[in-house]
Amino acid sequence: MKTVTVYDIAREANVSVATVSRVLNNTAPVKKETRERISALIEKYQFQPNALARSLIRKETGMIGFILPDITNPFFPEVLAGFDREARKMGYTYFLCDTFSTNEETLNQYERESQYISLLMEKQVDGIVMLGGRIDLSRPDPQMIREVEEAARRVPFLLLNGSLPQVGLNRVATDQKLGAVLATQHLLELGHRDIAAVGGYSAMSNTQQRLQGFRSAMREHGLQPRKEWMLQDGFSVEAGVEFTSRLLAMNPRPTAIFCLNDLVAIGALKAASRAGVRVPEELSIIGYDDIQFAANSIPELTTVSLKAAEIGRLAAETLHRMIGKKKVPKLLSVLPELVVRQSTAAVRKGG
Amino acid sequence: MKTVTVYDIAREANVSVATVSRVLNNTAPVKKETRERISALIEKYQFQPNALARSLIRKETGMIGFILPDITNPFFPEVLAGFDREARKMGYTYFLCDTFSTNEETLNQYERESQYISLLMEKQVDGIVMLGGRIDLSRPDPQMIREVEEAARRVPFLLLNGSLPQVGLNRVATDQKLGAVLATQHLLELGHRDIAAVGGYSAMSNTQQRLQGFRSAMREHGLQPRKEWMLQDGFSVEAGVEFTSRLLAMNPRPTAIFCLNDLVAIGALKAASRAGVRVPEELSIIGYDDIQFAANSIPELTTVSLKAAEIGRLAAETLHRMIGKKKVPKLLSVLPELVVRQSTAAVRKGG
DNA sequence: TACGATAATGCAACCGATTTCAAATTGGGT
DNA sequence: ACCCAATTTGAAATCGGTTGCATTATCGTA
Repeated sequence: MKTVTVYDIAREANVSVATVSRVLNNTAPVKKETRERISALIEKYQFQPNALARSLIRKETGMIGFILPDITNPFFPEVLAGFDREARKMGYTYFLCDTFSTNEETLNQYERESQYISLLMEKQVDGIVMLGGRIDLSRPDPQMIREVEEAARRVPFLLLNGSLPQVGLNRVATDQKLGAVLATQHLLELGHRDIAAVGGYSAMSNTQQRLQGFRSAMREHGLQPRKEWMLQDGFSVEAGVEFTSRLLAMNPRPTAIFCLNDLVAIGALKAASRAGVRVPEELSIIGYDDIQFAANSIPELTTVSLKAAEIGRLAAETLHRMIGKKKVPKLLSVLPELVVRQSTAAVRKGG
Repeated sequence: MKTVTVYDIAREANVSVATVSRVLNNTAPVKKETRERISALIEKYQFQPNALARSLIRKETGMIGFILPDITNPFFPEVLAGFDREARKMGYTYFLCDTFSTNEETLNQYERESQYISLLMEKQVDGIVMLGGRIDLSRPDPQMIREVEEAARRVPFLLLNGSLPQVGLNRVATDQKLGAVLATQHLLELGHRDIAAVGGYSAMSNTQQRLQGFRSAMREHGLQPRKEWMLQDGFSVEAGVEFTSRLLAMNPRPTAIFCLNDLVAIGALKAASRAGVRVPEELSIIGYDDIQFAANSIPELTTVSLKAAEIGRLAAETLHRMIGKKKVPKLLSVLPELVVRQSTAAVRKGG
């Protein structure tokens, strides 16, 4: 079960390995007769050139590293899928690097990021894309910063939906603020004035931007957000349940809730259902992200699409250009989109 | 910006590359003083050995190929996460190969599988794991079969939750029939007699096994499933809506529905909600798979957990053993588990 | 028939590591 | 001071391809 090499093919075809290589890559003319003889042998032995050897001398591997925080978070597979379709089309293969870390583990997420970046460099990837959105990307680990800097100096490095001001990285990101503006305006146009904003982590840049958008849209309508209706630090379904329960127990209570992501919105739906509050009749709920499930909740969730797949697609396209040493803008902005479904409705007059 | 190699280190340390390699891999004793001199240089230049060159001669890459049908299907990321945690622990990196294919594309899923397998072999992966569960894995493409056979001959190849009787592959799979028995028994114990079974694709082996489990559990209770309540060929939310709407329009209608996967069950929830039928008071609904969202639907979905993460974990562990040429059982069975939540309840007497 | 141009091919270096085998160094014991 | 064994080290082959340069074969034309 010896693996066959170019030498084996060359010997049996009575040519030099150089010629075999030429028909393999179509890199120089080869006499028709010779070419056919070699092709036949390649077919006969199902010969496949060893990508390691090839990459070693070519100094390009066609491999990319894709780093993300947690594949079971439903938003990320959408981005990944968009990336996958495009990257595949361009002939890249990618390593998936999930940096998810439980408390029991030795390494935290930053250390794992550093470790993966280092590993990817060793593997000689042609480029790296890192998907942000973790809790405290805003005050990251210095060791990780150094690793990113070093990597970015050596290979194309692209940051998705995150920011790392310490390093001048190329980025692709949705306009978070605009998304929040869209969501808030939708609620305002439905006549809501008493709007809560829940979810997110105050330390996260995306949360800050979304909140900024919320405030700015409110202000444009001459409204001042109420402090007690701004409940932060939580991005999970459970957090959504908790925040919303608290909100519903208040007096006065909001007529609409802007949830900073869909998971929180789903929690809100749940809490409303438990409290016997009908959505959207008595309470409008809007999410953010447009994860797949938003279309399947009951009622179906009105939300803001971050265009996850588009981010991924654009990432692949951009990284490819960077690898090809073409010029790309430092920041590519993707426009979010309002998706109106069933969980929002006009405010009841005299509620 | 020249990349530094063992030669550079060797020259500056006044030793041969052999010695550098020795301290790199700790593969032979090196005099303390020399070792320190070399280590210092490695540190100074942030030297990282080129994995391509190393793998080329070692004939092992630490790379694995992971093939799956569609990363946006919520079941798969769970499996992948389980695999990831374990594989990472053992020092493997993996290529993610998503074979999802739209009708507009040139290649169908089989062709893409073949293509990926071939690519992975070229990249010299140490092993391949393929996650089944596609529509017609039961009557696959001959070209794909050949490719799998060829690959399995050359590297460890593991099939997850699928079957390919044509090739004698090692497999890890949940006991699908048992899961269906568990679900059906749960319904029976709640007093239900009029049970429908909807969803799945008749041509898929997992559907056949689940249906088999359903029938067998019914028979054990002396019950005969009704043909008109067995609605197949659909695994999506939409299909679930459709099937359930039809069911609810029938007379008599079932008091409980066994959905062959969670997406269909969510569709069922939706249809019931639309029809004004309360779940679980008037209708019990049980799903299958236990995707993450099952815990977040309203009402929360009772379902059967396939132990997705466990399958993944076991896959990594098993593949590792295969790579190490250790003996592993041809089939590793994972036991499913009933997860009782809110969408099922005792049948109403005199309904 | 001879010549220069062009098409085909081969030789050998190279990519960046690991590893075998032999040589050089070191050290202990007498 | 000398010898043998144990410890360190280096030279060179190797993994499996690609590619620049030189050489040979082929062909149209003068």
